[in-house]
Amino acid sequence: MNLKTLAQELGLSPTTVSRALNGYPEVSEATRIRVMKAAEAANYRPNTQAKRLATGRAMAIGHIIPISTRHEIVNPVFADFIAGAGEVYARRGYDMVITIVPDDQEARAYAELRSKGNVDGVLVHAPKVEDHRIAMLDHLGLPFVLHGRVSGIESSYSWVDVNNVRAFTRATNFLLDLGHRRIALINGIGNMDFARRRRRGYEQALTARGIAPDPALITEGEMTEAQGHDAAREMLQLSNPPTAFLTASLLSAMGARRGIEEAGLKMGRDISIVTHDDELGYLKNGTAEEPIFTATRSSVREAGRRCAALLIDQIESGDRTPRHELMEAVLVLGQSTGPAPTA
Amino acid sequence: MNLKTLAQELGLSPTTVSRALNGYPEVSEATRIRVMKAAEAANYRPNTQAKRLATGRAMAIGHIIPISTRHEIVNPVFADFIAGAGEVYARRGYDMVITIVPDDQEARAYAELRSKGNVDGVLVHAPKVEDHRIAMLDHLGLPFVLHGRVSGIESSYSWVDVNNVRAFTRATNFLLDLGHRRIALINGIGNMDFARRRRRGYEQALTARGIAPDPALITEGEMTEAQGHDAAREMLQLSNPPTAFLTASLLSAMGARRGIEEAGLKMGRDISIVTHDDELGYLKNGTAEEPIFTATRSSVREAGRRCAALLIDQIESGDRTPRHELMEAVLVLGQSTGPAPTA
DNA sequence: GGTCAAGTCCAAAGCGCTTTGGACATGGTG
DNA sequence: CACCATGTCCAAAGCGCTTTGGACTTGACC
Repeated sequence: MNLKTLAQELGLSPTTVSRALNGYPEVSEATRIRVMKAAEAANYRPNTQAKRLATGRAMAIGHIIPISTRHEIVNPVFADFIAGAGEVYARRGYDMVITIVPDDQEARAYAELRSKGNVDGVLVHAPKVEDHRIAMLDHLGLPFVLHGRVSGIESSYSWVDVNNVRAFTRATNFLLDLGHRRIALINGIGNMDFARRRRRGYEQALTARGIAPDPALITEGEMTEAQGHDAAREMLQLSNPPTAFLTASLLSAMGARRGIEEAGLKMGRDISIVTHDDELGYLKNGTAEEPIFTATRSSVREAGRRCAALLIDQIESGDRTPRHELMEAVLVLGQSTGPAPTA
Repeated sequence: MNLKTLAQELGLSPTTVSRALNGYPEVSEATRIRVMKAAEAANYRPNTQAKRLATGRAMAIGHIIPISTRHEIVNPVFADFIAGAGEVYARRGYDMVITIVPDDQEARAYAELRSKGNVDGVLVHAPKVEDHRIAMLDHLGLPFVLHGRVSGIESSYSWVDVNNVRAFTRATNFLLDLGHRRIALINGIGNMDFARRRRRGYEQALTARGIAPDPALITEGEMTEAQGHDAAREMLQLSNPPTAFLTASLLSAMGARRGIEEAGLKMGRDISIVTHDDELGYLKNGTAEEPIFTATRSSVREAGRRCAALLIDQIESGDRTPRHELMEAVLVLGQSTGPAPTA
């Protein structure tokens, strides 16, 4: 069933039928209703490709996911972010087009998306400390929104981010207030911008209290359970071990807890943990009423929603002035923190 | 830059340029090279929408992800599966179109995808015990491949699946051989077909050794850390507790381990665990040389690759005869299993 | 030398839609 | 009554590509 035959059946021109269905005013209400009903009855839906070609709008948003050929990690946050963004796309009539690409071909993938015209804009993930993608996308003229920021360049493009500095400053201060002085940071990969910011928040809080950050208490890594475990285990063997851990993800925190318990210590009594919690669907921090870990919490799914909404707004309005959204993490109290043990 | 102007610049007709670029034989090798070079230089790439409209092929595969409005879980396996499928799509020139949809509108979403023509086929996820999607897709005439199977109807459509029955039979036999008699199953959600199959494998193995499955030792749930923990904790408090657990995912296994340790027991010595391991990128079972958990292992990413390849093969060949691929899980030995403690 | 197949190219139609630029009727206004 | 704004519809062009159905040249073959 296509527009032409539908129009024939109705004894109307394709023009009128198209206008009736798309809500243009140049058609009488009576015929509009007649057309709508016939379209419904015939289960007619305009062909996407034809519509796209005619309008010049792809009605699709791209996500490019680089896959490292070396360490094959798929970002665990990805699924939830996608789910959030996808809700918005569906509601607003956009397709979500995901491209998996070897990480050395990422730039090329953006250029192709642009020149082939399959998308109206892209959502950009996981910014690194020095991220060349911004300049590249500006150059391509492809509308985009960044999930996160790149330190140093924050005003020339649109982004949605969590206030990571503030979240980790608060978390650190919270531990300091409980009397902890040896606080360790089990961070994400060092060249990720969000990890850099969290570290900054952590160090600022320490410094403000006159405590010099100890490099022996800072590690970076892939935010897996194993990473959390190994890092905690090693640090607890130091001659001057930490009494508290700050971890970058629930998985790391779970690993750290295991390391703590292996050392014969009890989390929340002997050693405290504050973790960041992205509120992933499959990785809950206990229940809403009873969190296991004290955590800086911010929904990555909500971030996905906001990114998508922002991008579509920009595309549809044609307004290219950058917009920013800074989400604040809440600090929720769980069972993983307590006063520093008195030596 | 479009075909027309490129043709003009070359002093050729659009026909010839199109043919040259698409590898048709009706063009001399000399002009083909000339065209290729000019296209390269002009950074020309044919407009996707136009190509799609002209050829009638969407060059895209759809994935529909239903999101339950009640429990907001995003399948943790999803990201890795997508990554695998996406590799294949990219290699073969297909887009991956993902639609997030409230679960009560899933059928509608498939119908729309079909009538709007945005995809050439779909990959169907997470089959339930009685899954109406197969009949629906057959009726729609939309090519599809199912990741998993639906017990009872296995020959009328294409699927790629792990031999779950066999995997769990082997795991159970392995524990039985170690002397375990009270073996618990911490399974996935009961109406998922894969969970049903795993249970079947488990029960078959027990029965074959003359052990009647004990309903008190079987639970079903969402495969989270908390589920594993709570289930293990409860079962260990039974008057006749299990000496071994079979879990459906690494997260459940991690939770079970926590429950075991909380009970003052040691995994691998007092209580054994065998888990299924989907080899998710962000959830490793220790290292390849030293797995933590004894596990039935099967890469969901590889399953994604195979599903994608199978679907594209079917679409491009036009051959609609169903094809099946059954993947065998390997049983890897970790540190979580040992002989049953002698009472 | 005439015929025919093969090689090389092109004009034009068509994919299914949107959109421009009228055409025609109607009714209100001076 | 002439004029014009308004409402309602349509024909046709166009989006950028593919593909059908030739046209023309060349060289082999009888």
